[in-house]
Amino acid sequence: MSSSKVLASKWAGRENYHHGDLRAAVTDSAIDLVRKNGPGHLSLRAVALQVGVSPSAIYHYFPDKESLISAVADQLFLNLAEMQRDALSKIPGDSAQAAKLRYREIGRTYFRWAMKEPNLFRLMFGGFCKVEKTGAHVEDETFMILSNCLDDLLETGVITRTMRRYGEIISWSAVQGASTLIVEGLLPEAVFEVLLDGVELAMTAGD
Amino acid sequence: MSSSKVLASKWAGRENYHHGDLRAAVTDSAIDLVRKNGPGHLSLRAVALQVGVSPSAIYHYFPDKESLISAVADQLFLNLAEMQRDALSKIPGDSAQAAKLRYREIGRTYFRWAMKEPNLFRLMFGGFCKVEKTGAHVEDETFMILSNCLDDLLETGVITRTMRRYGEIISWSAVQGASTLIVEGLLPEAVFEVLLDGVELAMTAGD
DNA sequence: GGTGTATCTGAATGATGTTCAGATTATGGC
DNA sequence: GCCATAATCTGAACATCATTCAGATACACC
Repeated sequence: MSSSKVLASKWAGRENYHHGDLRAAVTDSAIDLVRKNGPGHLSLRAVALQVGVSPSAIYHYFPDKESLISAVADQLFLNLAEMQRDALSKIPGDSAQAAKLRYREIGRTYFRWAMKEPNLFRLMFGGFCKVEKTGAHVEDETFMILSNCLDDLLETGVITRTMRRYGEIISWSAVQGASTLIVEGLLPEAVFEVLLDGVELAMTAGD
Repeated sequence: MSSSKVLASKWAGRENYHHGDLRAAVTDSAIDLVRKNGPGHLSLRAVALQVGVSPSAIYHYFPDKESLISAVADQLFLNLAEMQRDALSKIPGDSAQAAKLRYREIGRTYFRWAMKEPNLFRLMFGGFCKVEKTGAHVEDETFMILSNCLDDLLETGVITRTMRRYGEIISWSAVQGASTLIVEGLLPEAVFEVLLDGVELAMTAGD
């Protein structure tokens, strides 16, 4: 009867009572809203409104807000790794020079991601979701990309075996720290390239 | 009359209508609650309850919640710098060895602060307050402590003039990044001492 | 001792996360 | 094709939150 049409008008353009892929739509909308308003101002009601669904519908896919944020964080870690893979694919070759360029580009991609989307960066590393929940360890891919690049640097003789041992820790920590400090306004943006110079110099001069 | 006594009972143990030093009491209570519940779960009502005051009283000292969080962040930066100064005062001397020990202790104090109070650490660097608001640049003291220590390392010949140029950036970034990654569970705690070894090795071997 | 001002209260508003009973639609067996 | 069952979604409700504002209270000064 006409009741279905009347109700349909309340569903914000959705014609079926069932949504189709609500889970994905919710995480996408959450990413969009966090990007705009920051992780602390994410509202389930705003997500529901943007998706065209009742707020309580979200609870069929996420037990609470924190679980949604966890799902968002997982998605973002995958996005970051994908961006790094894309950047690396443009710098092929087995030479020492290529390996060095790749090493810098990994850090730069990380930093550019943080600068372009500060609120998403904050969500990933601001303690908004417990890492324990994620059994998949979706952040390991970023670590592996770095690891492989460091192997290349060792094989091409750019770094020593001794320095290789500290490679992931120094590189990830330095890039993560500089990104945070710059994004939060405690260091100027130009500092990042200086950091890359310094880390490369320090790593290659190592013992 | 008795009305004052009746009302006094609502003031949670406070005998005067005026509080005395409400501003400080509010920031102290806020620090306590953030430490327990995280920066995202700070509630002005809980602060007011703990201080024994009406929620709206807080607005006489802070225009909104974010301003209170800014004041808390300032306080925490001062605390951190004080802790670093205390730690350094226990390692006097002009020798290269003493300077190296001081350098490591600055990083360790930073890291220990983060590990002991993860929620306060998150508040300081999680983008909960705009740095612009703080004209005083209260985080500069931490920077200066590091700077002075690096000067000592240069004067005692532990690092070269070239490496000195990257000192603050590499050190602060690496320690900040490692602290974040470890606090958020992305790297194991034992990694931090390895980082210190690596950074010292890289910096001292530099060119 | 009375006046003015700084400080604080109490009530109200609108938005929030979360729960739950029930309405609606899809699915699978006959 | 039809019915039962499960999956999905709604609507209303509750407690809590930040924030505002008119008014009550206490202090300081004259």
